[in-house]
Amino acid sequence: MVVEAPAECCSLAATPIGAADAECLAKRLKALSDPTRLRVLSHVAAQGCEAVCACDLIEVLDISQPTVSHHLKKLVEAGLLTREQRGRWAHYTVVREAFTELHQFLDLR
Amino acid sequence: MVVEAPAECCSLAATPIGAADAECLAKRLKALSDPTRLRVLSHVAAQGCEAVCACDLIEVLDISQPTVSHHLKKLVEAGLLTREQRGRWAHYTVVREAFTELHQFLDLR
DNA sequence: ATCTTACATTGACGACCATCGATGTGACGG
DNA sequence: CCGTCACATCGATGGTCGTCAATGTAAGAT
Repeated sequence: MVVEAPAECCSLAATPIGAADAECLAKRLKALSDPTRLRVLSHVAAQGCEAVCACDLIEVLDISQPTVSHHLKKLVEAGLLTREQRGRWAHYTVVREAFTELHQFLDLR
Repeated sequence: MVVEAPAECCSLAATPIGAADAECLAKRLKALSDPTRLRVLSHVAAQGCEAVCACDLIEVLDISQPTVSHHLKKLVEAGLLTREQRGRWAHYTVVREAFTELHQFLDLR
């Protein structure tokens, strides 16, 4: 599942958004609306340009491995993270453009 | 239900956020993660400083009145809108500070 | 006082979601 | 080839959510 960008990189303050754009933005925001996912994302983002492997997250967040895997998948599907396989490890990096779009949308004028 | 501000107005890119801040931010973002609610919010925001009454939203969005009322309540509870009663009408306005906080949080450096 | 209008609340229903244990998979080491 | 490690997937469970019809409520109009 891939989330396409809204028709125009709209702002909340501009003319009311259409149903299609709302649907697409809601998917991105839904991926952000879980506390565990925010913490996962925060750990990856705090690493800057360095990719983070999943095993680190299991230790730090103290939740089960399937749950971490589940959340990482959701974040990748929402286009907020990218996944890169290196041997047996999976490394994750933040997609900056996705946040730029959200950032613009949340900007009231 | 009121959403308190996170301990420090943190950014995703700073040091990993704690569980409490994540919980609080997730509540705000959850209120934004529904397409109907985004459209409601967008209609109010597009009105600028003018307050918007609920009856307008029912017409424009073509959803039932209880559903509009439900979403408006969620948005107020999340601190994203304020409600003001004027006679029989309820008027809603955007809380700009709430969006400023989210805006800062989504800013990667 | 009665009726209407604008909106909130309730209750119910179906859909979705976060979590975890169990299990599968593919890469690497010996 | 076999065991281990890192991770994905599956299935089940308990909880949450969006939606609407029905009903309640409070303010203004007649």
